[in-house]
Amino acid sequence: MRQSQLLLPTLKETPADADVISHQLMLRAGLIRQLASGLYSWLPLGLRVLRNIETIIREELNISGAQELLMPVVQPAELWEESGRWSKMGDEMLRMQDRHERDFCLGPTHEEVITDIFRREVQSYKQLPVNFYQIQTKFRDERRPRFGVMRAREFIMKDGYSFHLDQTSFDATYQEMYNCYERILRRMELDFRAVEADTGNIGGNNSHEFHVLAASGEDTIVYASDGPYAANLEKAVAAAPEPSTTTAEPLERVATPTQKTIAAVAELLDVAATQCVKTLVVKAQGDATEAANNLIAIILRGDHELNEIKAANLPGVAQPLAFADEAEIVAAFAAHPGSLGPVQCPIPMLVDREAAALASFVCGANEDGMHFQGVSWQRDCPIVEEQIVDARNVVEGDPAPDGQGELRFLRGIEVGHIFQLDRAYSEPMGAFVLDQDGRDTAPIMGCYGMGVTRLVAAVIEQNHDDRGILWPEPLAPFSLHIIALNAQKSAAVQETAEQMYQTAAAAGITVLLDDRSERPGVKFADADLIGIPHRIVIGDRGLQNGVVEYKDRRIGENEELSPESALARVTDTLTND
RNA sequence: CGGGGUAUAGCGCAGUCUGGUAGCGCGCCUGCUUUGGGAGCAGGAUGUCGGGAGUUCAAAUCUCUCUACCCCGACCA
Repeated sequence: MRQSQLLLPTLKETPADADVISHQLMLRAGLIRQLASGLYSWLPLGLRVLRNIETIIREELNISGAQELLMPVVQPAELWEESGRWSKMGDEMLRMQDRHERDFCLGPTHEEVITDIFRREVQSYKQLPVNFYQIQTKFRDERRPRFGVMRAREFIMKDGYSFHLDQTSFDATYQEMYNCYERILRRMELDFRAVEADTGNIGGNNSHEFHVLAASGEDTIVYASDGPYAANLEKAVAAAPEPSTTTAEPLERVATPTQKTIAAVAELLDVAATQCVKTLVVKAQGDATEAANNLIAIILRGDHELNEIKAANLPGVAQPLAFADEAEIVAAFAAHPGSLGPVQCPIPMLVDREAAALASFVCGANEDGMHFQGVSWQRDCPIVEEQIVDARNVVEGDPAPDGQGELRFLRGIEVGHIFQLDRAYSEPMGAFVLDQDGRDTAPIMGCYGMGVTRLVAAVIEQNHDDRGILWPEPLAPFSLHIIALNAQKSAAVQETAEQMYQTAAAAGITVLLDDRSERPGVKFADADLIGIPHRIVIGDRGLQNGVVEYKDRRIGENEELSPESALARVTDTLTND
């Protein structure tokens, strides 16, 4: 490709709208342009990267035995009503009507459609297992799109779905997909972690997320310093605490007239936050009209924070999690938030195990402006085993659940998620096959997602310097950038550049020839920005000595070589990968 | 959806408080010079000042309203 012919609008200045580095560089390097909030056009250079990623994904999935198909973006409401999700999905699903006033949506995902295909076309257990995938545009009407293509409303995703007669078969495919995802991300030269993840409201035991490590990542991932344990913060657990060995102090009622936060109370009483407990009030499942009965108190140690995913899964707690409002709290406690506690608690209580392990602690007295000190669970507010739960976010330094080291945190960009769907779609949608005994049976399903457009941003987050992008070779829009300096003034430069361009292209190297009549500085700056891994600079000065310059974008050192050996250098590097 | 912010040329911004002929830098076009890290000189083009309504002799500027976009919180690849 000749650069003079390529739509490659690079920007010298950083667009004001872009905050994260990948977004800035994607705009500046002319990869994407925004059409509206969360909607992006892919310009030629960006599309080439996208296609490279898709190719890697396809190759690895095909090796793993998955087969590609393609489903429509627009989907009929009827299918979603069968699975029950037409009403459940909420505003994230963009709905519309056709000219006959029939309801449709833009597909945010494709479980319904694939299950429909399956039930029509697969009848026998002998045809199982099967594993389908597509690479296709999804639309999710995000509350708040952000970070460029990292969280867009329209995006390209690889979504895959497998069908199995039994758990053993599912487990094998799940492991195969896990391995496949690792191969894909490794080929992209990404630094990533696979972590245990929350399964959402679908259930099932198996769920892993694949995170590309980056400071700008939206997720906190937790890993053990000396063992294999790794999980999303939503899911991460620490080892259970040892019961405290200190003895209870006498119960004491203290005035805390203005102290409403843990920090303030701890300071007043000169105790650590770890010696306090806090009481959060959430709504319980069931009838909202029974005002006195529809709340649950969750007790945490003062320095811990509630894990809302864990909390929502606690017995009796409303899903999704909802905090009680102040009026409800006052009605139940006759006290305001800031003075609540487990002693004489008027509503059912769940206690985080770290809080439950305290022998003596500070808590609100359920009376405005008053706290208790020296509280003992056993003596002052007895709880039973069933009330002790895990409801908190782990913190750095907690012991790993398997005892192998302590927990540490990293930031990650979720680029993949694999999980078990069980029979959540096959059963309600009547996707049965006949088993060995001639009976209808609903297959177990697996679901495997990978964010293709998001991967482009994730790759840039991990591969850039202050001048621009540093594409990993397998993803680079071109492998080789030939820069002809002042070619308009030198027939020798022009000829050599043209010749090397033809030779490289004939050798199967994707090559971009900067044949623009720009000044050298402009060409170098653009070249650094778009980050093509191998660069050959052809200038009159060098040619007089029979040399051109080879430069690896990452290493940055110039090497003077003959045109032939410069090309050989590139070819060698590319074929050795 | 709640909270905050922004909207002026392709991009980055000033001008708005205190109403009075719409500006700067980069980019773009022409010419000359220059040519190894985002050139210099000269000339030039480009604006419904986000939309609508209002106040006023006069509105980018004041008022009301709508819209779009961005940032911070709860969901997800």
